[in-house]
Amino acid sequence: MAIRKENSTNMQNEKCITEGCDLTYAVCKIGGRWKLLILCKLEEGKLRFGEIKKLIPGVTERMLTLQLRELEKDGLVNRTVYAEVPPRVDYELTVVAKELIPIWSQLSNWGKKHKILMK
Amino acid sequence: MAIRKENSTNMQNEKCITEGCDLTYAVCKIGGRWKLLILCKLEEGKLRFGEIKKLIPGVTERMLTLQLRELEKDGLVNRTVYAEVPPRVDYELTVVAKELIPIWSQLSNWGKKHKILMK
DNA sequence: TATGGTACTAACAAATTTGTAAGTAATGGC
DNA sequence: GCCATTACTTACAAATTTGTTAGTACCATA
Repeated sequence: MAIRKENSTNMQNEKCITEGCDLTYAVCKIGGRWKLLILCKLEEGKLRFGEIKKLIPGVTERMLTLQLRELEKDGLVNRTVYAEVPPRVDYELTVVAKELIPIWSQLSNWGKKHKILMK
Repeated sequence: MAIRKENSTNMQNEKCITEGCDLTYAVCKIGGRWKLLILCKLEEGKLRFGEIKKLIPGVTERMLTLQLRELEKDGLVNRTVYAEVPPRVDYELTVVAKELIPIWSQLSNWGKKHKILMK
């Protein structure tokens, strides 16, 4: 999010773990506070920045920007900028991200079940 | 991990998101740095604290303890203490955690694929 | 009596993530 | 010229997670 220190133990550990464990790697990619929420909203199709914002009560513009940037960097979201004023930008899921959908729906079911169980 | 402030915006946001989104909820449960690694090791069966430690190069005892405690609290791991000296404690996956296995194996495949794609 | 083995805990420090508040750029319409 | 609109950025602060180091308890064995 902010810049990370290349050689902190923290960073080294993360690198090392995600190199060795594809599962941890995968979860890291979707692990930001607002990321899954964003991805879910995009499941139905393209959305503009402002639309996503409205769909997710509680995100600040800063957080939304940060999370979108990471999703983009990680190839989960495509960002399209239109040369217009006022600016228009939209976001959509990439192919790889779409491959996640069936998995995340199972995970979501597991979550629902677990949530009930834990009450 | 450490105690969280009940009324920070951060905490409130997390609560609010995980209440509304089962997927985010699920990912939160397995989102600690070492959690998935631990769960994977336990896939084969019970392990003692020290065994897990040996299987995961890089974890400190503190981190291992913390993560195991959370997994226990969240009902993903069962902890058994034997009244022996020196102490003996073992950990195993709960039923709910086992239900995650097929999902995480898919997620792991996705991770592997994504990792290659991103190079 | 001293030592070793096991599974921790405590106090602290560093790194990272998240949130707050305010500002920016460009242009069409008034 | 002035304002509204949109998608951001910047500087800062707070919260949270992760890591470091040094200890603890217990008893069997040497």
